Amino acid sequence: MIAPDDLICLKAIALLGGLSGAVSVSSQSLAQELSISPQTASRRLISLENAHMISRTMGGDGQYVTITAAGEENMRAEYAAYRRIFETHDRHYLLEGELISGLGEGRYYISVEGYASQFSEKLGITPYPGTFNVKLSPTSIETRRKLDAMEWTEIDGFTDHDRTFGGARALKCSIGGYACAIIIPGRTHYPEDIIELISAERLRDVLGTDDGAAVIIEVTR
Amino acid sequence: MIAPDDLICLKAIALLGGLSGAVSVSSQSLAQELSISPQTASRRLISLENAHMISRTMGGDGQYVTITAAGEENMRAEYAAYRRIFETHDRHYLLEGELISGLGEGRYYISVEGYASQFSEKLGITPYPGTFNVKLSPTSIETRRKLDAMEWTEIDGFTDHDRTFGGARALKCSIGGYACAIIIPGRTHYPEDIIELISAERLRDVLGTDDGAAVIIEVTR
DNA sequence: ATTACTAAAAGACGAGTAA
DNA sequence: TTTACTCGTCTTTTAGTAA
Repeated sequence: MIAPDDLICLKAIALLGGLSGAVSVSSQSLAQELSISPQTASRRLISLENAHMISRTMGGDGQYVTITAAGEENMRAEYAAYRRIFETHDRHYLLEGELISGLGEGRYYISVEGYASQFSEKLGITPYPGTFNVKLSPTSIETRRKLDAMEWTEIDGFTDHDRTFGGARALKCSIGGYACAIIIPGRTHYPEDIIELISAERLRDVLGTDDGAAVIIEVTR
Repeated sequence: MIAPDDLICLKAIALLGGLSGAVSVSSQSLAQELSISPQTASRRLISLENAHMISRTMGGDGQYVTITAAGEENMRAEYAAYRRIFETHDRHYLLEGELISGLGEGRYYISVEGYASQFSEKLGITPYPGTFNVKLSPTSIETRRKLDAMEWTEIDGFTDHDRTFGGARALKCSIGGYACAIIIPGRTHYPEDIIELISAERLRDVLGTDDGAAVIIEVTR
């Protein structure tokens, strides 16, 4: 295994073009690039050479460095790791929390025709009149924040009988394979550790869960 | 900037799925993964947490770790760097060396009809009867080795007038924008610091170079 | 089993220096 | 200017230990 410090140094050389051919490098230029002292940069180059990751030819004012096949292999392994990270885990999130009771407000809002019709049209879910509330575990709150980067379905606000109903956003997901959707009210500053879900049937019945039960919400795509 | 050691640790967590949600990790499991002591692994986690790269919830037997948005940003930056490395520098090589005189053997072989016709057909180069020999700089020898992974054009061996002519392989390239090709005899153990090139015209004339002159060979694609 | 502290050992760092 | 050595210092590591 290559030391992390050496790896970063090798990466810097690769970025300069060290994979394509000889690259002009000096201890000082490398040092600046990596925010280390020229002495340490020199040591890194020596270390990489000893590990057969690079090949060097010294010149009067600097040196020419090329990344060897072994060095390239290391770089490719890193590249492959990052591709694995972002190509398989990307856009697939798991939120973990526990089922809690809501304030009953959800039930009211979902029954309002102006919302229900949009859920049906835009999400394909004709919602059971009630919400399934999950209190997220502390680490899942971090994951929840990442969901903001996904494509949410806009639920428009409207006015009905002189009452104004605000907009919201929704994100399809599933619990135990059963389709549902996260609903987040538009403007209101909702507590970020609580998630409100809607679904075609009463989720408590479908899943057979009660208050305090552990719940895992899957968001894909 | 994140320390190289922490970065590697963060990468390991990402590989376990830390970007998608909470991941069960213990100092010991991480230690094994990274070939460090559990104490150091513990310190890395603390360090990453202090840098707001991960979020943790402690359990009796281990801990649940999630990579935060800031941590993900760091991972993406790394990923982007590696993509830059392999998507722009991939399959584009520069060999540097100096022009030397050959033994005159090249001139003979190239004149042999069995070879000349293949150069013309397979490479699109009707060669000037003579080779352009380059002695590679030490660092370029490393780059030359990488060329072995590219797609070479096979030049078949044949028999003519009871004489056997061996096969060879060729790789199109250019010098100063002028098209030529590297020729490497098949079986013979050719010195690896010397490259023999053919071209439609006499390269020494086209380039106006003489023995000892620095030459840069570009191999693309 | 865990985490994370303390303290001794190991290792890395950068200033100075020579070539 | 370079590279790379030595040397003193400081950081990091790991073993041991407690919770």
